[in-house]
Amino acid sequence: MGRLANGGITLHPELMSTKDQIITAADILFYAGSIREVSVERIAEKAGVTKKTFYYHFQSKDELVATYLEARLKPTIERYQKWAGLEGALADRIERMFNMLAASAEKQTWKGCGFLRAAVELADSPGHPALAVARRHKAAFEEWLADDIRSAGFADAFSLARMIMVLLDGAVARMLVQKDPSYARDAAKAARLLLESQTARRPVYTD
Amino acid sequence: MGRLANGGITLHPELMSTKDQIITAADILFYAGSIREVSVERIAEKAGVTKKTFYYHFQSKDELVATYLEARLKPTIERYQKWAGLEGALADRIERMFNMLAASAEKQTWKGCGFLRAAVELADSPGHPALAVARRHKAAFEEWLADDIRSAGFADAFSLARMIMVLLDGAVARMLVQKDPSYARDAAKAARLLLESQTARRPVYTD
DNA sequence: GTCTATACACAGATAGAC
DNA sequence: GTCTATCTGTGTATAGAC
Repeated sequence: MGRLANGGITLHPELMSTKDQIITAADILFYAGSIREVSVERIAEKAGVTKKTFYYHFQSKDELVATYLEARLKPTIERYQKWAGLEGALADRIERMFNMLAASAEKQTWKGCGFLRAAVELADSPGHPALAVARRHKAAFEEWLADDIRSAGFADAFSLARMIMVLLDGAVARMLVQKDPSYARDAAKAARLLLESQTARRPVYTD
Repeated sequence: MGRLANGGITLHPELMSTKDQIITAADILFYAGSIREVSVERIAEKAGVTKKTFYYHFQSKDELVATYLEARLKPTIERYQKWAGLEGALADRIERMFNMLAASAEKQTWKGCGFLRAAVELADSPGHPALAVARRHKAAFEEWLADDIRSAGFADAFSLARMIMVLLDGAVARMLVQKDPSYARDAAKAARLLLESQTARRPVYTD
């Protein structure tokens, strides 16, 4: 199996604790490569510490993997929320989110969803702590979508949120396999059609 | 990282060539576990041969991985075709396919799509021969869907096929992460809504 | 074509000094 | 809290006999 060269990205030790430096290094290497392929040694090296220091801060590689995903939770959901924005009708906002995803996937550095990739890579270790983090992330994401859809006055927000989650993860999966970002545009179209298929109830302003 | 115990499934050496025994063993272990986690040693052991014999038949593990996916191509697409069946309207056939996928995902042994998982696991090795096989499989699948949709008289079969592919891979991804087979039912519902959103042209019988 | 034995690199994790 | 040095297991792949 192939080996990845060190990306050579420099961190900023003066701004971070040793532990955060390790997490940042792990984030870069795990996302650019893969969890199993990147060794503790390489992470420690990139963080500018030794393995001994690494094992002072983390009990095991598995713990680091879970921490790595944990650190991605908030930034990831906030990125999608920013993509959707607050302007316009729900269908437009969802479409914008998918189109921004497509644009993001066009970048060389795009390697799919870290949570989905972790879940796949660790599919053979059902008890791995990182799997719980991935599930939690996706559940929170779906909840955000459902709240948003409900606020826009749609009747079956729960079901619509689940369908849009399927489209999101599906778009990521298709783009990852086929290396073709346009699948996110198909997903955007599908999301719009699904939203339009529901009767949008206007929110009731009681005042 | 954890280790999987040997599944203990017995093969049928009398019915297969040595090479096929190795491929069958690899199929079982790679799908139940993961590509990177399963060693050549374990595959050889399960196939009842030594490592030397393995390397007589395959140049490398990478070659075996590609061959393993290659062997899954035909059975996989035929399974989905069987699920869809030939009876009923297109929307019913597509819905049946998704519902059968949900039923399949309920089984303990279900671990997602071997092609998608391979693509994710090998995302850090862009030149890996198995990635080309995965792309080829998904492209062939999409083509089958498009042909089927076109035959049913739908105008934009190309676009519909792409959207349904997104729903398929999305359902698999959601089920894999959340361990909740009901996402395939959401995908089924979405597929039906998308098909209904298009004006279904009746096929023209010229005789 | 299949075997036993082994080369060689690298993984995760630890020992003990400072 | 961080270092150098090392233990132990396992990985892919190969040598040479039969």
